[in-house]
Amino acid sequence: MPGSRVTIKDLAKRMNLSVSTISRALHNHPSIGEKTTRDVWKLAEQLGYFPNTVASNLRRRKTNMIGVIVPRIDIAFHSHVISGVEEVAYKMGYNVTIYQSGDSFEREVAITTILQTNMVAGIIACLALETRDCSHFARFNNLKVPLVFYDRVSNELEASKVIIDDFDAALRVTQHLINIGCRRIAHIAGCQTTSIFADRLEGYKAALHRNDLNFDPNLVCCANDLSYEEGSRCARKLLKLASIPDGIFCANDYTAIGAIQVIKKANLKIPEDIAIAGFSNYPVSTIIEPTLTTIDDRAAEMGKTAARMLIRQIEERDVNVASETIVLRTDLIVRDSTRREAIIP
Amino acid sequence: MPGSRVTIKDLAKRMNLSVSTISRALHNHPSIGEKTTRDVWKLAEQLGYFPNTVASNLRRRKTNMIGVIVPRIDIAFHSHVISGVEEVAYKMGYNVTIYQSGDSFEREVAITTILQTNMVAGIIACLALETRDCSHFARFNNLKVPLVFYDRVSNELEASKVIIDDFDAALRVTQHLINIGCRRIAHIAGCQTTSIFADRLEGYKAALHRNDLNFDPNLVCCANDLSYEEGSRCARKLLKLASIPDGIFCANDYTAIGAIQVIKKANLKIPEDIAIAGFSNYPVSTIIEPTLTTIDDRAAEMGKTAARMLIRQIEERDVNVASETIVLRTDLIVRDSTRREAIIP
DNA sequence: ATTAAAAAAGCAAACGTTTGCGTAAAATTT
DNA sequence: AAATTTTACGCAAACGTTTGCTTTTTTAAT
Repeated sequence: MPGSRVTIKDLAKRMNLSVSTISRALHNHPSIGEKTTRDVWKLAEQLGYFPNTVASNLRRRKTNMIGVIVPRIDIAFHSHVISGVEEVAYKMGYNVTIYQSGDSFEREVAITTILQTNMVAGIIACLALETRDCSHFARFNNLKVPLVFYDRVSNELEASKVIIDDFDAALRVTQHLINIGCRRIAHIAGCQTTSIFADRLEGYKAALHRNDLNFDPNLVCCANDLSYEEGSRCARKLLKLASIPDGIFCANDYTAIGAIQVIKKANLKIPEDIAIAGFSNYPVSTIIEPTLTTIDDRAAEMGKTAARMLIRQIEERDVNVASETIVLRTDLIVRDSTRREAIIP
Repeated sequence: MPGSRVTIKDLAKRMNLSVSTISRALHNHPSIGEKTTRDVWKLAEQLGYFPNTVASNLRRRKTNMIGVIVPRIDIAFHSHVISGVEEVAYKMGYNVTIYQSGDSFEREVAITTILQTNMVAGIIACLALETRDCSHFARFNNLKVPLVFYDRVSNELEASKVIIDDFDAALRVTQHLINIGCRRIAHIAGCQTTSIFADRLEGYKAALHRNDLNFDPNLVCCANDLSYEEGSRCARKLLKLASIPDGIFCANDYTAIGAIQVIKKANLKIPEDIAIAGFSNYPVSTIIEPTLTTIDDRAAEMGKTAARMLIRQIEERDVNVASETIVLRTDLIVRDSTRREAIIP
């Protein structure tokens, strides 16, 4: 911090006042005379005084820094979450510092250490895919620094969470496929050790069951990294089945797009032969042809909610609420990839 | 910063050593005995000591914080830049704090103030679209905090920059359109008060001139916000001309995609009737049909380069170099939207 | 055995704020 | 006019490190 040239002491000297008076004046403390306060502000302005937040943080024993841990920043979902976090943090006078775990457990642990030494006021995190054990987050419980997880959360840890109801969303999207007449519905699933993807599979199963449709394990294909390529691979596999599906629910939009491209190349019509639905409402879902039916995961909203929860906990006088879970409403967005003449509207 | 329970003082008391010895031991200072150093580390480990970075920052009068100002985080280009910045910053022991200007001048100014009070070690910024006057950045020159701009840079300010050669890239992409046989090439341009977009227009003009093609102002359409919608609007306008273009160079991929959709709806073939090229190599450019020829703007590389430059300047012993400009190589990526039987390869 | 040099550790003052407590002066009440 | 309250400000100790300088102890050289 090269800078902070003029300090509170300089102001004090110039005005023949004590540093405490200056400090209080700059905070508009009532015990300082109105005229004095005005004069202090004026001089501060003149001399180009800027408070030293670092010193203030040290003395107050708290920072205004919110630490955010994301798997990767350049994934659309996370960048939208961060954007939401930053927006409300800024308005509430907090700063945001960001770390990428790269889905590595080791790095996630290292980051928590950095956050601790940096004395962040609170933490917002999405667990790395590799993470099984969350004990490195436990320290923040003792340290009384609030923690809120989003999207990929830990169940073994007492902490606040903001998530979407993946089960319900998957159920609704599958039900939608059924409503438009699909009877052999496949699922391109995500990594099943991650709860959100397991929930999506369960929601899919529940919808089938509710409609007296068989669950056929051959129709579920696991896409490890949820990429276009994995989507294509799974689609190719599904098309090789003796009896191919007439609808596919994909665990995210990328795999859905991979599937769409394979299906189109196979000269099958979407949605007539096979209807496709994705998950997340990535920008490309409006670009792909046909445009993609999907679930809006409301990423920015998730970020805002997480930030609001966290800040409330940081500033909480009333320490009653230990943790809180918010489930965000999701929206099914119907587009051309499932727009058939509906059997049931 | 609720936390930092055990301090250096506690260690000192326990070991009957002075705090200075502890501090030095923890930094492996040579003037502390090997055994002592080992013991101090061991005890620190045992008691769960964590350094208080805030206190350290105050005393050392510098932080390890890099402030990043972006227009918006949820724009793919910027999230990739940030990702690059974070990656090298993390490796070099720096933290990254992020602010969104929302392309608002007022907010950009407010953010610079926050960065100053937070004593950041250096700043990486992409100017807000609204910004004309950069004097709010000038203070960092006096304060000796290094500043590097990326993408949208200021020419009126002595500061380091990392940019791509927009003129050259535009020239090459236009030349490519000419090479495949286009003779009436339109340009969907960005806001001309921003230098990168002005440069792209100039590059386009230069390519025409170099090939003895007329520059026709009617073939240039300005898309204010570079959105799909603006791209569509411009395309519609171009298709209403008495003699429509046979190629369009768009100032970014979004407008290109908007244009593609309008052109396809008009039952014109891409690239046969009209060839299209975009700019930035957004992920969707591989998804859209036809896949889009574009310029790879190497966003992550830009972030990494900016971070490396900044950190070098922060740690610079040799203060000779006041500012530096790095121009990144760009790549023309040819895809189906310009894949004709080439006249000139 | 004395002196010189090197090694190991301590003292105390910073860094720039914030804040509990104390006190003088001014205003108010008896 | 004395006693009391209120108002406005000062003192000084924190917050947890780092660091220039000094002091003590050990080792090496004479």
